[in-house]
Order: sequence, then structure tokens, then C-alpha cells
Amino acid sequence: MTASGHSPKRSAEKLADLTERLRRQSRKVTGPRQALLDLLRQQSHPLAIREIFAALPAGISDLATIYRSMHLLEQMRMVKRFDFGDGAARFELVPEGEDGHHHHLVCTRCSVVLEIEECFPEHVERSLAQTSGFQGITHRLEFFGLCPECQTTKSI
Amino acid sequence: MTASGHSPKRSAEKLADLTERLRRQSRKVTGPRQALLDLLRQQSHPLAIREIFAALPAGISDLATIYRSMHLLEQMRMVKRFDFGDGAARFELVPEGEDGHHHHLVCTRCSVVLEIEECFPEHVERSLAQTSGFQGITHRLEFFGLCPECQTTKSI
DNA sequence: ATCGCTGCAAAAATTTTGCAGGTAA
DNA sequence: TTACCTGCAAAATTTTTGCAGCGAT
Repeated sequence: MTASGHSPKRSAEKLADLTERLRRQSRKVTGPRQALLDLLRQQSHPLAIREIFAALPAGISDLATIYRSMHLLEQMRMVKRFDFGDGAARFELVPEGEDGHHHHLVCTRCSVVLEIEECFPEHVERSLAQTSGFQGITHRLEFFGLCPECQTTKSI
Repeated sequence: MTASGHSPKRSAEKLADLTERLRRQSRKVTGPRQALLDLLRQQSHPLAIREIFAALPAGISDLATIYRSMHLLEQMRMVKRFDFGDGAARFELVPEGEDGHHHHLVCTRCSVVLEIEECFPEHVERSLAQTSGFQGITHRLEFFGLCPECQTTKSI
């Protein structure tokens, strides 16, 4: 498990390497995309579209552009989508060659995020596949709780 | 694991018992609520608001009323909210005295749902609590894959 | 010169809220 | 009678789409 938001990214890829991945797929390296990728690579936890939009200097990009970029990057497997159960998709950069599969422990009050490296249900998917006949089984798993900080803070 | 949509509800509560739970909390037993509860009790998998609205006879209820009812029922612990990662909340009736905690295996093509009774990550929550200091840890876990039926069906 | 990408605007989809009237208890 | 509840309308969120023009290669 790794603290997030403060700790360095597990495998910080250089911006140039990220844009190179774009070029390799005949996608264009534009201003908005560089700003977006540079923002993501400095984060070690998933960012919501809204957070990305707010973090980017005003006028650098547009909500529609960000949505379209995230769709593209997801399709290219450069980002992974996470869902914390509020109605907002979150995205995290995926190091080249990896699949980005991991889980999170999210504070239900302040939304701080810890990354969980271990993946527990993996061995279960095989038995599920056998008993159900489903193919290509994957899963989403997120943990929620009250972080130590919020335990000592008076309720709002 | 139990096939859903066709199999009988694990512990089908009578409608009268459900409305009694309402009365016990000084909530009123109205037409829309009876229709809603009667619909849910005949289902063994989570229903989206939209599905509920569509299944109810026209004029029986209103989208806003359904949303408000689901909020109330969730607060009363009579239903549990599930999230399959598309942008739509789903709700399932929770038998009295239970917490409704379980997981699903969802077909990514036809959306058929199997219920998974086992809960794997439960024993992990304790160790997570120790290493992270988080309190009251819970989790969401859903499985996805291609069901046997869809494996043999030509792609659209 | 292409083809892809962007910003703006409008639309869609899901969920929330205000309000005036209606109904269960 | 008195809360609580409903339907309708409007608004708030999140996400998608159309389109004309701009820009990376």
C-alpha cells in the first residue's frame, strides 16, 4: 500500500515518453493533451474530470476536450478508469506495458486515497469462470472507510 | 451463486411485511410505494431507477417520486444500492435484519446478473484497518465478464 | 494538404430540488 | 388535523455530440 497525493508516482514516466506513445498511434500531440498528461503524471491517485478541468489553467482546455481525451487515452490503455461510487469517473495514468489493475481505500469524509497493491479476488475469478461459464472475467473492487485524520476531526 | 431474474428471491418477504416496516418508522404506505416495493420483491437482482420507472404501469409513479423513495428506503436499510459502473444506480431489496452485502457477476454484453454469495475481501478489511488506520472499512466488489449465452451469439 | 483535434454550443442522461396540493394516519 | 407524500416543473450534474475552424504531421 502506498500513500497517495504526496508520495512520488510509482513509475513516473517522462512527459516526452507519454507524448511518444501518442505519436506511435498516429495521434497528435497538442497543447491540451500535453497539459492533461503532465497533470496526470504528477498524481498518484485517480483524478475526476472535474478535478482535471479545475487544475488546468483557465483557457487551456475544454470539458468536452477532456472527456474526449480520456476516452482516447482509455482506449489506448494509457489511463485506467476507476469508480468510487459517487457519480464521477476517475482516471489514473497506466505505466507502459502494465494493465494498471489495482484497488483503493477511500476516505468517505475527506476522499483521501490510499492505493492497494495487492489484488485479492484474482484467484477467485478462475473458480467463478468454472462455475458460471462466464469468459474474460474481471472485477472492480474499492474499499471505503474513515481515515485516521478524519477520525480525530470534529464532525462538520 | 444464484441465477437471477428467473429464480425465486432468496427470502421473499410479503408485501404486507414490507409496508409494515414502513409503518413502523412512521412512513406512509402509499400507492407508488406499494407498487415499487411489490416490483422489487419480485426481482432477485438490482434494478435501475429507469427500469423501475419503465416497469411500473404508466401514471403510477413519477421519476422524482421513485428517486425520493429509493433514498428513503436506502436510509431505512430496506434497499441496498449497487453500482455496475455504467452511470446508473441500482437497488435491491434487503431482507429484514440483514445487511444485503453481496456481489454480482454481470455480463458486459447483455447485462444478465448472477449473484455471488461469498464475500472474499472481508478478511482483508481487518488487515487493511491495521495497516492504514482507517475505521469502519467496507468495500464494493463487482465482477464482469461474457455470459455463456453471449459467447455463442454473433456479435451485433 | 490531410486528418485529427479543439472550442463552443447544444443535447442527453441521471439525479436533485421547490412548490402547491393531496392523502395516510 | 398534521405530517408526510405526490406530481409537475425546473434545475443541477455528468457526459455526449455536431459543427466549423484550426493545427500537428
